[in-house]
Amino acid sequence: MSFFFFVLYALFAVKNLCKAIMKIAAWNVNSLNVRLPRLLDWLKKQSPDIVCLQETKCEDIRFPHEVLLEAGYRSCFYGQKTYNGVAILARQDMPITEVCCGIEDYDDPQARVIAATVAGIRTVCVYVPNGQALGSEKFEYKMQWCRRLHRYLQEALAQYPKLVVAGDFNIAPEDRDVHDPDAWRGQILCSDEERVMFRSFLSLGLFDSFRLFEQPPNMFTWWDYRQLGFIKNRGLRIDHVLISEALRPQCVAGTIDREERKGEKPSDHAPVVAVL
DNA sequence: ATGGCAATGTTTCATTGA
Repeated sequence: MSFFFFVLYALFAVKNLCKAIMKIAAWNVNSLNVRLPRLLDWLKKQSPDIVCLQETKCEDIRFPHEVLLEAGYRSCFYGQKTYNGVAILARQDMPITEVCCGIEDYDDPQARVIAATVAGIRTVCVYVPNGQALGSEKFEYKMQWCRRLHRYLQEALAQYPKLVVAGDFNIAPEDRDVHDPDAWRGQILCSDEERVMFRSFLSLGLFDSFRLFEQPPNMFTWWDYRQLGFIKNRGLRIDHVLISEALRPQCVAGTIDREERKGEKPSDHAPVVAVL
């Protein structure tokens, strides 16, 4: 009898060992056209399973779908000329289904959200508006847009317990996510109003994968191109991979790939990765 | 007090980003 239980246990252990590790990334590429060589290198080097891209600045007819397929990735995309644009890439062995562009019942001319299901995980790729300055028209748009996103995520979570929201949130959630909290206090990306909004996303039952783990201080995802911002590590942590409660037990790491910000023609954002 | 850098298209400057 005990042998029988041993076999059961062994089968269970093997099943756990075989459970695929998933690397899910968010990366604001600041022009997919310019960043394509770096993206292809990065895919080869890091082998992520799902990648949420922001600021592709790429019309759908010009999306490098074929090149990515040759590199081993399927893609779905929602773009426009000059500004914004989002896309989701998935390793070719995983079909991309239930693709949704934009937010239902919200006629937003800016392409900022795309969602798809990959390997049983509902993946929502977001590019939250920048907001420019508190009190500006663009700030109002940011806040209204975030309220719409909140409702969208609430509905999505009800339908898909295994949910990831990844992208450029343009919000540094806490002072420890800012290189100089006093200089940035109350400024765009760091204001209380924006931070309350970010916490309202978390209170839906989402977790900041980066903060599920012990992290070194002064870890950021964006650095200004000007004034040697990256060299001096004068950055902000504004790109995030949020995961739902159902995915939290299997999350084993949350990282920022600072290396990708180095070298020739980097994006001003580094990729953020959650490992599940 | 302002700009600094990078990308885009309205291109040799204005706009936007964060």
